[in-house]
Amino acid sequence: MVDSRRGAKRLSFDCEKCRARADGLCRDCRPEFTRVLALFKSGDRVVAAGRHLFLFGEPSSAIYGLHDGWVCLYKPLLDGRRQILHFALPNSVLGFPPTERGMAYSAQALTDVTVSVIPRNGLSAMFREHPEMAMRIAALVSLDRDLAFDHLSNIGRRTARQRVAHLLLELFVRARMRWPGFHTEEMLLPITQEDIGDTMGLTGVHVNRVLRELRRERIVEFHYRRLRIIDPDRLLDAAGVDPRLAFSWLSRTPSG
Amino acid sequence: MVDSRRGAKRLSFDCEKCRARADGLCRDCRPEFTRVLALFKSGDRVVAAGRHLFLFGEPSSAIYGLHDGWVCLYKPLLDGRRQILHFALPNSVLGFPPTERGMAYSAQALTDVTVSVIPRNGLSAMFREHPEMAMRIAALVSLDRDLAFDHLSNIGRRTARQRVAHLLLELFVRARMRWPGFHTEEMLLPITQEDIGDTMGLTGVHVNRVLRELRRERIVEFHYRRLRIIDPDRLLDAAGVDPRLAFSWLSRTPSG
DNA sequence: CGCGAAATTGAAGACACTCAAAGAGTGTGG
DNA sequence: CCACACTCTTTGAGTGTCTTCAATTTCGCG
Repeated sequence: MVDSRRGAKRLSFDCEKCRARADGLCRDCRPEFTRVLALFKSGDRVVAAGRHLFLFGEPSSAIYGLHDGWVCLYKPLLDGRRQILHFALPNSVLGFPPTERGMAYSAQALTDVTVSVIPRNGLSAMFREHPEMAMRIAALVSLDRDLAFDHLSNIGRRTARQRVAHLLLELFVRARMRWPGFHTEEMLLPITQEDIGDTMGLTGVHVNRVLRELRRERIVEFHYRRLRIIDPDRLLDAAGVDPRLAFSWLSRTPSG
Repeated sequence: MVDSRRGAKRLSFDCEKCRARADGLCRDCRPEFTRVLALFKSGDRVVAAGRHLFLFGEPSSAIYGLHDGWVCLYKPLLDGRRQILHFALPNSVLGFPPTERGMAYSAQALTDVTVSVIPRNGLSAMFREHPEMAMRIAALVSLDRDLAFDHLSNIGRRTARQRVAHLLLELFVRARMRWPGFHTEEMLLPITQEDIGDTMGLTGVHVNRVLRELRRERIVEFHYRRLRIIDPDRLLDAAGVDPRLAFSWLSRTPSG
């Protein structure tokens, strides 16, 4: 929870240059959504890796459109530990709804990050002039909820091995689907093994032991933020993915 | 997961007669929201305790406005176990968004239940004619997400004792806040000890042992669906509630 | 009153945690 | 450019919480 994550600073994303956006493959990069959001923003903000967008318990009067970089949401506990709730990737909306009464979680930049800030009055103006934006946001929030539901069943009902495998798979798939052109089985994740533990309800030490096994079995490697998928099929197997409905949180049907 | 929950059938809620609604204390009972929802429903449906509103993996083409009764959302696992994701109380919206690709969870009635069914086309008509409804639904979904976040940090980072205490507290508070007139410390919850385990990532056996301790310490009792809060202060303590922001999922600020 | 579901208890074992120390890798400052 | 400082990772030993398995009792409902 220290505000210094130097090892991750280099990781960066540029949605404007995103190939997927150019050829319309990336369904997240909705030109109109981004465009309308831009109409009502008060400005952009650059947040350095390790710094916070907003803090647990503090009132918030704006939402943030994440353009570039990774952000993690977490709840701090009284004893100093924390529970990571969500890893946010570019083109997501953070901090909805804003609340005077104090946010229920913190948002920390994992890499250098750029966000559009849409203050509360901008938000109500946007909903008034572009009612369809509310449904878009409802769909986005709903995806976050589905992902949280997925994490719930992982943490609640799976072994450490399955949890770790599942998280690596999730982050790999979510990050990769934004650049459909790239098909490397290796990538950088701006998180530590401790972070994996904080996400999956494990200690960093035990995450390390699990990773040692997965590496020994030549399934997947995660070492100093470098993720390498060696055997995708067996990783799916190790993750205990339900074939009936794998990665349901991927679907992007705005519904209605 | 058996479709027979006879012990719970008697539990019933009638929002129309709800005192809180009458004097405006219950912020959930929004007359206009309910009224507009009714305009676009295809009809009402009564679901017996134990039956399902919709099933994991099956496509869904409607959302449900829960008027009366308790519903639980859960993910079934491959080995037959399950993870309960959410307990829905009257005046919540279930099944948003509907999806062709198969729902990511099941919805089972814990008591006899009445719902309004709003089919997909009714939903789009509603959003077109009443744009503010999208924001309402966004706010509702957002509350569900916050509650899921709360459960995540409970399951991930707390002891069995804290989890059980926290869940009993949550259900007590959520159910009670709908009838502000009643102040009994005793109530019926339409769930079993096994269900508590399925919610908090524990076995029913261990939930029972934890409840034995809490009963011995005269903090709280839960026996055959009867919940009795003996010592609220020490229950808060046992739950390890963060005084900085207890029950953040209670807030009903629609934002925007 | 009897059947089935839910709750209760015991004993044994497994998985993940704690504590502690050493090693590896990265970025910074000299 | 190199060495230092710090974070992150790795490993071991011992412990404890929670699970598994199985049997028994209590309770609700017909």
